[in-house]
Amino acid sequence: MPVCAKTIDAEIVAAARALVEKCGHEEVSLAAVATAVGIRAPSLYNRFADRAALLAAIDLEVWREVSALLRDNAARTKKPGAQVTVLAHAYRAWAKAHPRLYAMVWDARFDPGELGLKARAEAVGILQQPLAELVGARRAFPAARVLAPFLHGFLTMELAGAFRMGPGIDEAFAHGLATILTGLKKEK
Amino acid sequence: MPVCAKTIDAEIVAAARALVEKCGHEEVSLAAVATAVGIRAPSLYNRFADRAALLAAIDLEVWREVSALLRDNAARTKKPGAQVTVLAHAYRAWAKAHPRLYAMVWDARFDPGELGLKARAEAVGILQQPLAELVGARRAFPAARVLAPFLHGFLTMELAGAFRMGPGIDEAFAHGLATILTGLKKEK
DNA sequence: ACCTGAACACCGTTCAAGT
DNA sequence: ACCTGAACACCGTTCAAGT
Repeated sequence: MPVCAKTIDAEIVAAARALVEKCGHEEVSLAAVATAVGIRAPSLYNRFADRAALLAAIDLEVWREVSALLRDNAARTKKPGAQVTVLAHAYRAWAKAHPRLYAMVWDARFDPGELGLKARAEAVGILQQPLAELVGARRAFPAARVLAPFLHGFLTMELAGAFRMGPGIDEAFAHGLATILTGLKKEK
Repeated sequence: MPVCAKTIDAEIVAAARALVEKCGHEEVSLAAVATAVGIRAPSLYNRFADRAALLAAIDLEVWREVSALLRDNAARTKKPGAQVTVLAHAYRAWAKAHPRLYAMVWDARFDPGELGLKARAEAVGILQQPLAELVGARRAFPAARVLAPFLHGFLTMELAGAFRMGPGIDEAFAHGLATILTGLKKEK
């Protein structure tokens, strides 16, 4: 089939992503990805160096999507304090809607390349802007380094079922957020 | 070899754990574990239902070890505020000393059984005691649900290299801890 | 009872052979 | 240039055969 190279690249990534969303990245075989786009597994090596490179392409797509989502939500509110809260809830909502993808991009044995690290840093940077208006530009970077770990840690634990015992997960999340914002403001 | 069943169980778990520490749990094959204890892979099925069960045994051992570590460190200081800080630093030190094990026990696609969840909850519970003296018994549980996610999130991000850009990781950790404790106290 | 080799159904990856 | 079947070296797991 005479298909443009770019197109089929995107097709493969999309198919692989869909499989990851359904089964988790560990369960996705190259054979499954290949048949999903109507080719055989060895042909994938014409487009991607190996399995890791294919997963890295998904990873990049995910972080671009998350960054765009955060930007959209940041534009929705004006008040700095409310903005941070809105971003936090949007991030959590995305993770809960795509738990397998979220697990993949934070998998420890998954090495994001230079690009992946930059994409992650950009997402954190978006958090930094409303924080700057809240605690001052100088303190925004350290503040993001408090908030981002909490967000990620809470979500990992939630998705792993660590909060299964004890009620009120939504309340716990809101409470954690409020606690950290209080602490950040008090320190000013 | 006429070895007591309990002993050989422990031997297998120890060998598997050592391999996980060295290579990461994804790289560890049952064949490697078996030859490490002088048997063949199929024989492992006499002791463990499958690969997941063997990994779950390591998981349980790890959480017992972490709980013991936290208990030891809690006993070392009397002041509640200092105790929380000491526990947090001890937890981080353990994770950085055993990065592959830390990644394994928090792997999302790794399902801890009932026992595993209880072991995790116990470790969090040890954090709760010094927090109770700090913010009151009633607020200790929600407080632990703020602190534990931050600790875990920070470590995952640190081990994944997310803080590679920008200096002062130790300072960032101490700052995050201080911020959260400030926020928790202010809310009282 | 416990261990084993052989076998099964899978992997990711390579490559010579096709078009 | 791109795709393919066949092959390679691995997996986890099962099981009949040995002791």
